[in-house]
Amino acid sequence: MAEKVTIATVARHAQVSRQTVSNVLNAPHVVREETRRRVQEAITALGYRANQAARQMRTGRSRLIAVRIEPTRDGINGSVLDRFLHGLTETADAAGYRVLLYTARDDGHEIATYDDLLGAYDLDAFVLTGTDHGDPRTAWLAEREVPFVTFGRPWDAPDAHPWVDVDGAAGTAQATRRLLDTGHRRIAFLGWPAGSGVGDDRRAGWRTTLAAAGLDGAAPDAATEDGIAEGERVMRDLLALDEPPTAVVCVSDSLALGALQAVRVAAAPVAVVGFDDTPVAAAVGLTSVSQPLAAAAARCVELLTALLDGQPTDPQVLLRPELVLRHTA
Amino acid sequence: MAEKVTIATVARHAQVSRQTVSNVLNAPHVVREETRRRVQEAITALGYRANQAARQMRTGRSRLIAVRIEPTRDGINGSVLDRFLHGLTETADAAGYRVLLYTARDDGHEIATYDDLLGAYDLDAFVLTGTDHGDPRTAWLAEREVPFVTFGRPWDAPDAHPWVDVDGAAGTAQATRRLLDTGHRRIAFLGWPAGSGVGDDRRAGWRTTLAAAGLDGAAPDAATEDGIAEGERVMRDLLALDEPPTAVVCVSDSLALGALQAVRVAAAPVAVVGFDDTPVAAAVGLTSVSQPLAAAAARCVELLTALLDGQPTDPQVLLRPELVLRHTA
DNA sequence: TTGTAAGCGTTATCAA
DNA sequence: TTGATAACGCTTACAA
Repeated sequence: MAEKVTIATVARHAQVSRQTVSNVLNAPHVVREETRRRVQEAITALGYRANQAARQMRTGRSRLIAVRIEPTRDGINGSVLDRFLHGLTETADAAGYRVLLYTARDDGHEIATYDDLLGAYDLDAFVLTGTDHGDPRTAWLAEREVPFVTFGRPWDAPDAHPWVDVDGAAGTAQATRRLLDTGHRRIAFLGWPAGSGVGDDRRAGWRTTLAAAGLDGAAPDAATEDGIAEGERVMRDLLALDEPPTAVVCVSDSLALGALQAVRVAAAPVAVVGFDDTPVAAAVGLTSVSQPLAAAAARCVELLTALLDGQPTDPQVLLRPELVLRHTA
Repeated sequence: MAEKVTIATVARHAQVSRQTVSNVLNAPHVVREETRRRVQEAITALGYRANQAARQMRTGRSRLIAVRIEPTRDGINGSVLDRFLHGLTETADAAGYRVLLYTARDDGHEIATYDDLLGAYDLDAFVLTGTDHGDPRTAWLAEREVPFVTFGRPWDAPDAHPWVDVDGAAGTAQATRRLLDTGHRRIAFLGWPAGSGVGDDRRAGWRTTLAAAGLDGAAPDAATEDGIAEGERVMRDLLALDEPPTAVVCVSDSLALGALQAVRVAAAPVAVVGFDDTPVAAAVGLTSVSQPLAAAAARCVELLTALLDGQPTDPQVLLRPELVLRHTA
């Protein structure tokens, strides 16, 4: 184990006081150019790195951001969190922050964990993935003035706190428009049961686009829990209708994959569009709406750093998804 | 923001010195029972939590473990890392450790990141997922006596450092035996190109089981890069053989999914077994070898805490996977 | 522009 | 069994 290099080591090496080294690090403009250079050289020569624990004790800031990692319910959708986490880690890194993971069984446990993390590690901020109507977690954090950003809108109060989200309605609208442009007229929607903000939003994009084309009356609107098997089952029902749809916009790649399966079994020429552009979609050639996850993660970090540095920023960011065309539509 | 509760607050509240509070926390046996109780009550009453930064400054230990998060190449296999991470976070939590994430472009960058994390955050240990032949990262860590565990064996030197792994050969052996038991005789293997430790190990389990049954000569052994499309393509070739296999053991769920696709298109009654038991496998009814990821993560944490506390432990852990029977075999 | 002194919350050492 | 004191490495306030 190499000897520990502290600010004192650097000071000795550069023939200055410890304070001057600290100034070079935290207020470079106040140090004479020549001194600054000499100190910088000593820093790189010795491989000095400021000790975060000591810094934190003085400043109260840890340069640590916490994110919850959820159990993967569905390997397909799980990859979304995976990619978001990766983007978050990368951009946080670039901004000088590190990402700390935590898990929680439920909202109550999660709040207890906040308390824990805040008390023990002086966490600078939290990133929550997804919020429900009347989320107790955001209320708790807001009350204590803990900086946080959610990836996902608070559907009941759009300006309650900073968030980054992807415009799901714009995504399904784009998908529906594409299907209209390629000649489809009976375009179904395969979604989740009404009540989830995300699901309703995506359904709305499909509905309004059809309505704008004067085609909303006849279009079947099916709903089921998420899953490949569920998608296949519901799609079979749709194909059995008197006037089956010629295309279907799905709320997720899982459902789309199921739908695709049903369509292939029935050998029906039905176009299918998924949502999330998961790697599985890419693998099977499924056309899908792609969420800009890396960008979303980057904007989360931007919002957070602005918040922490007290800079004013637009606290709500809505990103546009993009339709990735493949073989199925 | 609530007032900060420090050890001094607790000491005042319980009418003892700061040191006694510290003793209650770190050396309870040295404190008189009655005093201990009074201090404990003050701790819970005030919601006191030891400040890690201060503790770390004194002890040099951060109770932080770093894990690398990799970009998801394939959404299907990505979920493996996802589940491992979740397990790791949970068991680390229970052991009083937190998980810090980092990314790296390549081995060199990763080593620079070690240096960074070690210098800035005084990380206690690293968990590496996967090691190659002659991995420079493990060499770097070992040289500096930084505690670490890998999830995955170092194939060239089995006892070079502590690791946890899943016995892939046992998994494919079990799959092959199952196929033999259900009457199959021409059992192919669909794997990765030779040279990867993991892939070769899984292939070996299939080969030795067939050899033990005296059936190794005729069995086709196909190899390709990972991916659904690749699996489908190679399986098509296998089905076109003069004597096509009646069953196929695959090195991954991705390849198995592709194989399944080819089998269904050809309407051939061929059994398929995957590897990793990803949620997608569950969704489509694919029989697959399941890695005990939560257990693996837990053992990693166990090994690490033993290492950090200087307790002797068996430094290598090989876990048995389990064959999950579904519809395809 | 540079240096000195104090203190952040904890634990190790030593004395009571 | 308990308490006083110093020290960990850093930054902020202030003096030189």
